[in-house]
Amino acid sequence: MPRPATPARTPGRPRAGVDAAVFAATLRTVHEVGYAHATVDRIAAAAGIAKTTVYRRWPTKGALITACLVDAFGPVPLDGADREEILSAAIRWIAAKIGEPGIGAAFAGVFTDAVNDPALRQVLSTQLQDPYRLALQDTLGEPEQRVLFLIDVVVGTLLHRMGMTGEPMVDADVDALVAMVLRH
Amino acid sequence: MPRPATPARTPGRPRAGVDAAVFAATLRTVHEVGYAHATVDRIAAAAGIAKTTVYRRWPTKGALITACLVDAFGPVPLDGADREEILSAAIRWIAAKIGEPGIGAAFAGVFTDAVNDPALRQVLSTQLQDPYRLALQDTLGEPEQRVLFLIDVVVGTLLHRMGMTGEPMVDADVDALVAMVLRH
DNA sequence: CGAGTTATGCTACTTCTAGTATCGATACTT
DNA sequence: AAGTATCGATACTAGAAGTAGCATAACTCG
Repeated sequence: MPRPATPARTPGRPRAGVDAAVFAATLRTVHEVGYAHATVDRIAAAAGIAKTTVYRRWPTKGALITACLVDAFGPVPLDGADREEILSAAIRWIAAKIGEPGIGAAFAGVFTDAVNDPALRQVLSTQLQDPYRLALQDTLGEPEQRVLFLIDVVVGTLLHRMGMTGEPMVDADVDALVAMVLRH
Repeated sequence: MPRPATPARTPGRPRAGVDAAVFAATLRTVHEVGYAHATVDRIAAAAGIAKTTVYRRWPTKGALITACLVDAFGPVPLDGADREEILSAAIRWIAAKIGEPGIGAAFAGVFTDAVNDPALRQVLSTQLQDPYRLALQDTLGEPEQRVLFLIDVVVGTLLHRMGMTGEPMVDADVDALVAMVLRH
């Protein structure tokens, strides 16, 4: 007799399925009060759970934000006939994502936190950047160093605009960014 | 009888000339312990003055860091025969500055703080970015929007590299950045 | 149904940091 | 000598990250 698809549950109270609710609450809170005031207390309250429950799942605030971003971004679409189409679509995709409410601010915030926190930097690099880097290396057939440079240019530019103006980059400038990167 | 070159001093104890010492202590502290642990207490101690004296001169930590960066960067060199030479020199100059000990980390740190602090964002934009933007507009004869885009690309890329790796961008990649921007 | 196990909510706590308040001492001008 | 503005030092408030402890809820297994 075949075992059921779901493996035998371990004993004890099961985890509440609140990850999605916490991620949504995180982005909503960051969008409403800004990264600096989006405290774990506030995020937990917005998600309707206790702060301690948040810390039982994510060890630090930075890890929570990173996980939220990984969830929010999802896989990069790598469609297109040639390098131009693929890169153009990928750049417009990340620009649109960073423009979504809360995402850009959360990204910039956790990025800033990471600058002086090697542990968080590693989390961010491993969990958020590496999957996209590897997918791009595979699809474009280009070496790691070159892909890392591309990511620096695209993401750095978009985040700098968010940081200096508080607003996502307008379409016309995203077009210019695409053109600049493609002609490289 | 002509008045002396120095205008009549106001009564009261004159301010101690410690700005330079505070700036040096700021960069040194950020370099040694990182932006996150470079507290105002620590910076003041490193400069040999009281924390309260720091707050009498700069209203917030962000303002202190910004003033320190303005002092550290100084005016952008805009030498060169044509647009290529001017831009190339300017990009290499800012890349070298961001690579100096403490400067890149301080820049990234205050930049990150600014993302969700509109007041600091204004200070950063007005005191740090605008002088360079205006000088570039004058020298290059290009509109504000285009120069802002250039700054986003160059500074954003350099800071993203600092933030993700903790290290300044290597020369080979700075060369690639110059080439990419110039061909635009 | 009862025992064992694990997750949750809640409250309280520690630690750290930005920024403020106060006050006596100091350095200058008139 | 009187007046004024700054400095150093101490103490303080407020806010946020992260932790500890405990009662309670939800589930599995016998």
